[in-house]
Amino acid sequence: MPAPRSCTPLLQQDRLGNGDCTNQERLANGVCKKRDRPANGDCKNQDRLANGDCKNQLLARRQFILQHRKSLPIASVEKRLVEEVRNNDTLIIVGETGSGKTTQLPQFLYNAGFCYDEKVIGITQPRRVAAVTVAKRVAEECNVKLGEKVGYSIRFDDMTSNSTRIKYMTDGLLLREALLDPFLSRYSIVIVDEAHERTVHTDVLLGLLKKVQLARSKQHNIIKENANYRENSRSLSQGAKYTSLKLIIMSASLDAKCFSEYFGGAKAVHVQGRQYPVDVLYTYQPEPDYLDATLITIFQIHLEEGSGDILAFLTGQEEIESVERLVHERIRQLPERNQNLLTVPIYASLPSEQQMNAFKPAPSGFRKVILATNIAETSVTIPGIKYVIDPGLVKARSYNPVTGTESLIIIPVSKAQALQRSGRAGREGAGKCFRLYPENEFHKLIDSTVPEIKRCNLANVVLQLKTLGIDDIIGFDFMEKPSRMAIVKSLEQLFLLGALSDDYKLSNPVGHQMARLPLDPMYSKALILAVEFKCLEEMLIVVAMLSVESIFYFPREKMEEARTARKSFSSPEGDHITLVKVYRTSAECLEKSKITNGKEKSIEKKLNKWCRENYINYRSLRHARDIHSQIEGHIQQMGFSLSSCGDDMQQFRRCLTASFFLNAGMKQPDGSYRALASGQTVQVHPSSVLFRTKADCIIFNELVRTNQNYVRNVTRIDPLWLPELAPQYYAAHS
DNA sequence: GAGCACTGC
Repeated sequence: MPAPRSCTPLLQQDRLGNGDCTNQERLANGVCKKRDRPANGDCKNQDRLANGDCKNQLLARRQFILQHRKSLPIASVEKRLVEEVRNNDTLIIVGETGSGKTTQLPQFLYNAGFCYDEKVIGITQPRRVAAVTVAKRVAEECNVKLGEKVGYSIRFDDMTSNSTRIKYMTDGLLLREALLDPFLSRYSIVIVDEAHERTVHTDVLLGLLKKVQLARSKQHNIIKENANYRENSRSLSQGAKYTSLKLIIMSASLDAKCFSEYFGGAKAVHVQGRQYPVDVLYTYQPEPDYLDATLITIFQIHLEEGSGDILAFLTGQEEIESVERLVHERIRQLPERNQNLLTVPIYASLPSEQQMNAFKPAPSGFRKVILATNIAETSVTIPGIKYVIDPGLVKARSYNPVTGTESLIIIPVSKAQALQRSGRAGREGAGKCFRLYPENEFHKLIDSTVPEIKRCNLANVVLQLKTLGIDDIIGFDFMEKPSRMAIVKSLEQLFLLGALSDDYKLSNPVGHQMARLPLDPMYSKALILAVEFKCLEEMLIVVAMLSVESIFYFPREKMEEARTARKSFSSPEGDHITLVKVYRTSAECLEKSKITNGKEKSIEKKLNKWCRENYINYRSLRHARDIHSQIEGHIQQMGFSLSSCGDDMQQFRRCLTASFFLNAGMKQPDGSYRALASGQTVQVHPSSVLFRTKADCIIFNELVRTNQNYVRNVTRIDPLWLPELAPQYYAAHS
């Protein structure tokens, strides 16, 4: 794949093949070197070793790390890269997989003196796990304790200190920091990594960084003009609060040009990667049934190709389960010597213990076929993959701003995604990728996935920008502008929630309070209202529980047991109060085990056991508890007192009505509901406790379109409460 | 009587 036109290739002469090499390219590129593996010199469990042995091991480990660092493709261009950063305020770095850019560049810049005046180099990642693992790795390479010179900061987990100079974090967290420090004054450099993924956070961050950079360089110039030029630059910058901000955008290859254009023609450089070649094969004809084609390909590989595990990309849990069944059926029909094939499913909602199965090596003599969603595209890297099967489809979220409906639809992948998938076969050696569509179809795919900002609800984005003093949202310099309709709808929603005043500026205090809370704006508003309704304790539990993936877990084979377990929590009033009951019962269970055994690990184990017994998703509940305690902290800082409505659940339901009035529904004669805001016909989702009870009037939290429109998290209310508690909306409508 | 890819504060 050629480097984009605006790219300066660094070291192209010895570039290895990348993830999408054809045979010819592979020959031209020569033989790949085997990757160095760091030795596992862990001393912790080796107390019995003499002290000297341990020291030797540590020394060996350090030696190994040093060698590994030197061998990375990026190592040989350190000087040039540092020079480019000195000479350019904004630099785009196109780095292929395995170049070492994420771990090495911050160290190069630190050593080159970019952390003057206690300034920090910030590196953002789209995912929490990446921020943590990379920070750990770099701390080890620097031979420092994590949290000192090198640290990370993600939600619920801050491993930084005053001495931290290289800070890895999620992009969303840096956005939150910007709300408190709009000039990002602690940072001398911000590196936005994996920018090609174009998450909402990345896109908003890029727009913001562009603005901050301009503002800081203006400030810097004013200070420079007023200062005495004979002084050295160090004392100059000491006097200045804002020195200029260096910006580095790191991306995978395809779209360097659009970043460069957005940043006024910023320079882009290319760093080679280290990937083994992957042969890409296509089908001759389009496949009418991609599941069947996947199945055939799995067995074709298993029976005809050499050893190595298979990774097949499917769109969801249901597909994975059905392909798994079919594979098992066909294995049984094979001669016994060929039955050495093992299936392993992996998708996000699978409990972590089961997810781990994908990482275990197959028993000797067996081949593993991993059936995965796009969790295996970027979020997890499974070792041992030699063959990739890519039907070329993905389940993607789409959002209709007019109706406020979210839906998940199966669409073709983008070229970038297809490359990412095939690259998974070339991590440890040469591999093969079977694309289950003809080659000409590949060329018809869009270059890169539509950025998330163009297909999601923007209420939160708008609220954050308003907080940063950016009032003209429609005129804001987005890298890719969301539709005008989407922006207008979110402005309207925020106005109705009282976050914006009549002139569409952030209102005081409600708008500012809402912006401080890391929640969906509607949930923030619910908390603020709960203060008046004196049910803050209950509402805090509800918003924490609503903010996570589904709390209840329904395994197909134990449907009945799961249903009985849930019945013990369910409230006739609806799902919200049911969630409160679950939370409170789990908290009681925790309290009890705290009294009997104070050790944190055994308390967590107890909670885990309680969750299994009650068919509750432990991960989700854990997450909800984290959110609960974080928001509780914010609420206390804001001076709200934690009131409870006790047994007066009517008060609580009135508060739900006042908060979620935009999501109200009226029963129709046929038992379906009419969503009042959009006029759509919706059904209560079968997972709701109100599925059978047909209340006259309901409020809900989610409207999802699958086969039909479903509303989830539903509570029964009195229709008269709507005009009473939300006159700004229902007085005009009734 | 349904089913929901993946992230993030």
